[in-house]
Amino acid sequence: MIQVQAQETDLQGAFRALSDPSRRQILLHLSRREMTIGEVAAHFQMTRAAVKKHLTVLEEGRLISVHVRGRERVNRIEPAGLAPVADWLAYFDRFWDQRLDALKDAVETDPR
Amino acid sequence: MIQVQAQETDLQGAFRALSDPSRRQILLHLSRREMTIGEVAAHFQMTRAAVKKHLTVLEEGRLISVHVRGRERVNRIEPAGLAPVADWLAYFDRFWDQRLDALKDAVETDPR
DNA sequence: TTGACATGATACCTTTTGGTATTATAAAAA
DNA sequence: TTTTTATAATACCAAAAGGTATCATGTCAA
Repeated sequence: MIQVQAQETDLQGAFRALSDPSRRQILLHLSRREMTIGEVAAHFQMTRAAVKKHLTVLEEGRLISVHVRGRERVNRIEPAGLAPVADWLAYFDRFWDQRLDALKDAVETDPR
Repeated sequence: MIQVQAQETDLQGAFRALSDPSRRQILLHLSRREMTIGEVAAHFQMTRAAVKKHLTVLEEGRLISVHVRGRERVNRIEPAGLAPVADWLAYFDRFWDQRLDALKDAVETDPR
């Protein structure tokens, strides 16, 4: 039960983090290389403070990890954090398939 | 360019719709069978009006379609609407793999 | 040590969001 | 036709979200 709740939390945190375009953009940047807050902010027009807030949300969603290096904070993507989201989506694959199967059946048994 | 924008719109609409737990729950209900607003609302404590707002957001994200049947409105899941989200996630699969490959290499070339 | 610099922390503002309550419509049923 | 009933539409509210500005802090470098 505790695990279930933790999973739901991860799921919500991840979905929440992904719901903002700027945060998805940040993830794409970080997929190229890990970056400090300043480096990430250089790609946007908003202030460093705003970028930092987005990074916090991404960290809460476990989509990135933050590593202190001297006075810098290096942000690194954590692809594993996307797993709960991918898993949730996977549930609906069967409806995809189901619909495709129904279509296939309809074609094969078409009485024309 | 128009297509790109349309895709981005779809992506944002879908991610937006999925960011709320109630809306994800609604999708799960609708994956069992199509339902009217009232039927969906019966599964929740919030008012019909609130459920209807959620359904509107889901429709805007193209995750459901709505079909008028007399004075009822039947809500049907549209699994295809999840495709943009799945595609977006798929981009990160390579980083997943990359990291696994790096781990594999590290193990295989371990000088111990 | 001192100054520059990367970041943290707060406070504040505006817009969006998730929700309720209320009233209006339109279709189905009595 | 009258009355339910399923939904639409609107107004409203509190909280959250996304953003800025400002000031504090800790670290690097001269």
